[in-house]
Amino acid sequence: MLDVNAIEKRWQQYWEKNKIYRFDPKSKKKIFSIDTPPPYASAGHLHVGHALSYTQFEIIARVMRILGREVYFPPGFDDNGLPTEKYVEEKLKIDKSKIDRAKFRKLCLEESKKIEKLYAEKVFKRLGHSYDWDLLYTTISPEAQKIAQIVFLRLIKSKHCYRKEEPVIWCPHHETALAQAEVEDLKRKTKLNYVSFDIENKTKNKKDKTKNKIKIATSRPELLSSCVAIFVNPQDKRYKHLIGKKAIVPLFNYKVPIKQDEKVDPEFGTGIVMICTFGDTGDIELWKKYNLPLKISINKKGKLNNNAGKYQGLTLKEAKEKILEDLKKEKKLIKQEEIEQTVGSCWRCSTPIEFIVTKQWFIKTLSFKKQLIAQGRKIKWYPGFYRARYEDWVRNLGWDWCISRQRYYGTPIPVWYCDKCNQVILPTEKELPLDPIEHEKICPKCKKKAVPDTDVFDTWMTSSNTPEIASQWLKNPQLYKKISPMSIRPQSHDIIRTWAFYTILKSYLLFKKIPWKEVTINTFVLDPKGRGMSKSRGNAIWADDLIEKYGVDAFRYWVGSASLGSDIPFKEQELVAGKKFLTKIWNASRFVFMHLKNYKLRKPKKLEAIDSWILYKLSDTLENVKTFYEKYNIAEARKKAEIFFWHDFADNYLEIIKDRIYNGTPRGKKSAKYTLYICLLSILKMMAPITPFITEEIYQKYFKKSEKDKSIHISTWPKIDIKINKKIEKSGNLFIKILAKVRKEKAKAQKSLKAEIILTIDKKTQKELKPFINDLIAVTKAKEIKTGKFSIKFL
RNA sequence: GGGCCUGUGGUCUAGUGGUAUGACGUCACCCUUACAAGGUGAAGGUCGCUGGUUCGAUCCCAGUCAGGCCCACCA
Repeated sequence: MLDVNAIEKRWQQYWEKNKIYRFDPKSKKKIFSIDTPPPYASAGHLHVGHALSYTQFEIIARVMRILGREVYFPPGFDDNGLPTEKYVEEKLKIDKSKIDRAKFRKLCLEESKKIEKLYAEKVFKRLGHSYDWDLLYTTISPEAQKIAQIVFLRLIKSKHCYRKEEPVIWCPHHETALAQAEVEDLKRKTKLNYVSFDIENKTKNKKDKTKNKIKIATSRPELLSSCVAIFVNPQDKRYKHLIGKKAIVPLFNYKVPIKQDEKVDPEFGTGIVMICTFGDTGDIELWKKYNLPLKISINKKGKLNNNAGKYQGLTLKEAKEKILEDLKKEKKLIKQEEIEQTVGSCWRCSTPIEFIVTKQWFIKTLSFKKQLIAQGRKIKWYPGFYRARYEDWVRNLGWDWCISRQRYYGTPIPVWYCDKCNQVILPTEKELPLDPIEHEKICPKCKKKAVPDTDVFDTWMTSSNTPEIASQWLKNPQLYKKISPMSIRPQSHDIIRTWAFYTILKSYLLFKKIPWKEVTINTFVLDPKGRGMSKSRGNAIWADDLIEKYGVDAFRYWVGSASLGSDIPFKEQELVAGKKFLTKIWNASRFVFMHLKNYKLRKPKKLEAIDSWILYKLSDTLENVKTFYEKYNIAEARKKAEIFFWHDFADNYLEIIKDRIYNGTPRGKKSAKYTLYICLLSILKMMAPITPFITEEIYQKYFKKSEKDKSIHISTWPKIDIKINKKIEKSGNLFIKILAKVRKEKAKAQKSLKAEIILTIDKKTQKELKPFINDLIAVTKAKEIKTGKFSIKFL
């Protein structure tokens, strides 16, 4: 019987031991290189979505290999980010802020190595992934850090990277700057507070006291002490008289100017807005435009500072409550209304972001929008519409890319600053990789010890170099030259704005070229009801269990049904179908080799008609499957291969030749044997990328003796040595139709398919079916064939 | 508010200017010397809705509804 587990183990070991998937740089074949997404190796269960997307491009790797490319497929791990930090802290029960950076990084390196090894075994190898493990890379490795730092230095040199004091997006929880791409929407309910401001130089008209006050609606009263101006819309007749006057900020009692700008929406709130430094991006915009003063009230921890007077030290939340309370006391809070609000928040901790002015490093993006869009158009996207998403993102960019992070762990920013003259001191490329904390630098001008930068890079700063890291840009420039630009970048759509974008950006700024020729966007798995899977929803499905239950090949068979870039609801039924397929191909192979014991492949001089017919079909199928595979349409390729195997080959062909293979003439047997051998081997090769274990098992068990390749997975795509005879093809199809008709009649009569009959068919059909007449008699159990209108009679 | 994607028998899906593919499920029959985890058949769809182009549209165009995703706004 078919023991899937034993098969999986056996061949995984065999592949590894014999380095079946090793990349040969000397090969003359065309190279197909993959910019693998390096996963973060987690200790937990394997999510089906993750298992699917990684297996999806792994199938592509196998497809390209069997279609004759030299495949460059390096495995990688992303261990350069926050998750690693957190994992190590939790596992070793340490606090990273209380231990020095070098030591902490060493621990991270050690721990990630361990967990990655486990992950490689448990996930990649288990799923039958065909990486070349000699090419393994990790993003925390010295090599990857060196690349990130060199790129940084070169971008400074080319003036694409700069340091500036600017309002930046800030996460008060993580206490670090963030990039625009790290901000996510957070919908929440909040109160819009209507606050009364007094106007300076009150009119003496006692009848119209209302003119002495204005109402401002704000959702952020805690920033009152940062208010630097008040704006109204110039078209707004209600407030024309206010422009140029000054208002007094309640509780803090200082004056701010009232100005006008088109950006103010007269419909929102009261139509009057206060500008604080900084409540949102709109504040920043007007602050810049009108050169307003800077009055920061928030510190890096998200607490109020001394600008906030007596509210100093309070958290934003506490301050909001206290200030509202005080406003109420002074009768300055007129009303409150609940509104639905969307605020930017940190993608990791969902803390609403703030804007803080700090010195940070940036890489230019805004001045290259046009070029970046042009680069995106040189790349082929699968599916094509995802290019639009990339372009949308580029067009809407509002900030240069802030690459410095105030974190403990990551690739250090290799610079020093002179306290005295403010000069930035850079290392030479030869010194890299380095952590400036561990090195002393003297300011060349002041001869004073310079201060090391303690920040690290945004993790995307390293990840966006995967094409360089994976293809050994520094270590092996010749190899890099051969491989770059890489063939494909497989990735998910949610990181188009980060991983894809930053990689394209870097490649452009550094080399003025595209990093890869194609991007494939993987399928996204939903739960059976079509909702996204997540731990919090409790509807996550783990691949481990499924593999245990159905086997890897069955799982991969399901992966093979997914089309790039679309969503797929998970249905366990699909795995049942996969398992059925495995059983079927196993049994079919057993049957074939019952009759091919000690068979040596030799093409007979003349093939029986039905043998030719199935070989035509096969040849056609191979062509179709290849075409779909080349377009990464795995699902359609699988379907075509399967229809051939299941219906043409197993249901029809095998049934038709059974009689001949058991009772036929030696010549007839030879013809059948040849055909069986070619068909089965081709079927295995067509399916090998999707179900690598079962196909290898059958190949090794039956075909290895007579085939030269060490593994089916490094064999060549079949070529059918046959000239297509249209007439035979056509009458073969007719034969199958007649056969179906006979079967239908038998089913209708509730008779066994073995039931013997007298078959009546018309003269013309008889004539056309002449080459197949013996087969027809055998397969339909016709004891006699009469001439006339189609009918069957049971004996 | 802008952009993108999707909408096909109970479920999932292919597809094309000429009323539709396959799988799962359902039903009937057949234990056929590889396979009952099989085979042979059957039933089941006005291809989201409304208009238009066309001799003819599921496929092209416009609008509309529903679902999903991305982005912007968010005082």
